[in-house]
Amino acid sequence: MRISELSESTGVSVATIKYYVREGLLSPGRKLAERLADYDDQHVRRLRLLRVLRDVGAVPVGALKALVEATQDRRTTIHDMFGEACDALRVETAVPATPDEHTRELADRIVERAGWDQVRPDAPERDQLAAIIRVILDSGLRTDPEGAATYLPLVDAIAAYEIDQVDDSQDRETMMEQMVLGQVVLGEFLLSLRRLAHEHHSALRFDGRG
Amino acid sequence: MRISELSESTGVSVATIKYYVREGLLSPGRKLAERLADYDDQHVRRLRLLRVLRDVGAVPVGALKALVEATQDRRTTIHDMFGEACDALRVETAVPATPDEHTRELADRIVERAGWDQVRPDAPERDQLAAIIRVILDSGLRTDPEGAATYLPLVDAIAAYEIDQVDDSQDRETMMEQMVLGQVVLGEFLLSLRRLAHEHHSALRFDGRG
DNA sequence: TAGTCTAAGATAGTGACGCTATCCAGAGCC
DNA sequence: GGCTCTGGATAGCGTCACTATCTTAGACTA
Repeated sequence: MRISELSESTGVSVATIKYYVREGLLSPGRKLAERLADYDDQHVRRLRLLRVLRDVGAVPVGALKALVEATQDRRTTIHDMFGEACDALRVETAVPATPDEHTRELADRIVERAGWDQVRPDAPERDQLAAIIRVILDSGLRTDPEGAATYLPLVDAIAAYEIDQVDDSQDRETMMEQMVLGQVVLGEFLLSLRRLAHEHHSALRFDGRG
Repeated sequence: MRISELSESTGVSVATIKYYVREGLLSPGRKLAERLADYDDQHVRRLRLLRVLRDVGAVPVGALKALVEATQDRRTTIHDMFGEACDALRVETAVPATPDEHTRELADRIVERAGWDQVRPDAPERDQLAAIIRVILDSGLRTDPEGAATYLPLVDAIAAYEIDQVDDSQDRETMMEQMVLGQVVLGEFLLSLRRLAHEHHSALRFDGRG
């Protein structure tokens, strides 16, 4: 398949495909001649995945690159690959990257209470959680992070369901794809449902009372 | 309070404050003289809120403006204000804004099944949900949107808890602030917890099995 | 009261990001 | 033989969220 066909069958412009190749998001086509290369179904598939992640999840190109690199490491387990993928997808918030002792301790306590004993002690996500807790404490929200125990079984059930959806009869690449898509697309799905639920509960509580 | 003091007590640069005033995110100070204005605690508070929304939620400046405008409309109920706020905060995904009949129907069915009968029939979030369902169907995820009934009670519980946290003994502005912060900051909190839970469940299922 | 400082307001510039457009030289097709 | 298309390189563009500079009037300081 030539680059123009790849472009047509994915809806991504030739210029953008070249850009993605340059950035290492997509491997160059198999070289047939000095000025001719061949692209295959893997390229179509990868390109479709990249577009979904960008269009739905607004994943930055740099994170996509890290994701691709994580996928290509054939030595690691699926779990380690997924761990790297999650690190890549973790949104960088502009809050202090090194949280204070107290909030970090709160974060660790939450993880412990949830029973997530498989989470690495040095997982960057723990600091991320601590940073968010810091903001919750500072910002006049009444929500008590410790009291957020309410969330834990619910979130646990959601995540367990999502991991359960992955089809382990497939190859590594497909499984990674499913996990990453799950992380991003189902994350948006979840947030969308939550906004709808907010509207419903907000109406029940506040409608007509000013 | 002068602009330099406002800057110091919020950590936002004078140039940025001026920019926010220009963009209508922040009201100009009370004019004392041709070249002198006075800023008060409301400005400090507003500015802190804006920074949290941007730093944690990456809310675009345009959305912040819509949010401010929603807050300032004194005629509407809290619920209507919140509805406008949610519309402003809804992330624009680059997926077809006008989904096909089928996915829209799926979306409506989900809302109905969840029992969210207070959601306006013309809520833009319904189309947003439909667009995400379209992507799920197209992208090789095994998750069946209809089968996502699993999610509904969980999401409902989360949203109900969050709306319940709002302190209705406060004034309109404070309540709006709590709802918007809840939407954004607790949304990040939720996603962070979910990522941790993913790591845990991914380890249980895949660790050591390649 | 002279001199310095700071304010508000206007306008222009910056840097990151994600493309997009142009150019080039060679190969393929008709 | 002329047109199209290719991969590769490089430069440009549009948006976003600031940031910096300039001007001038008023405020404070000695």
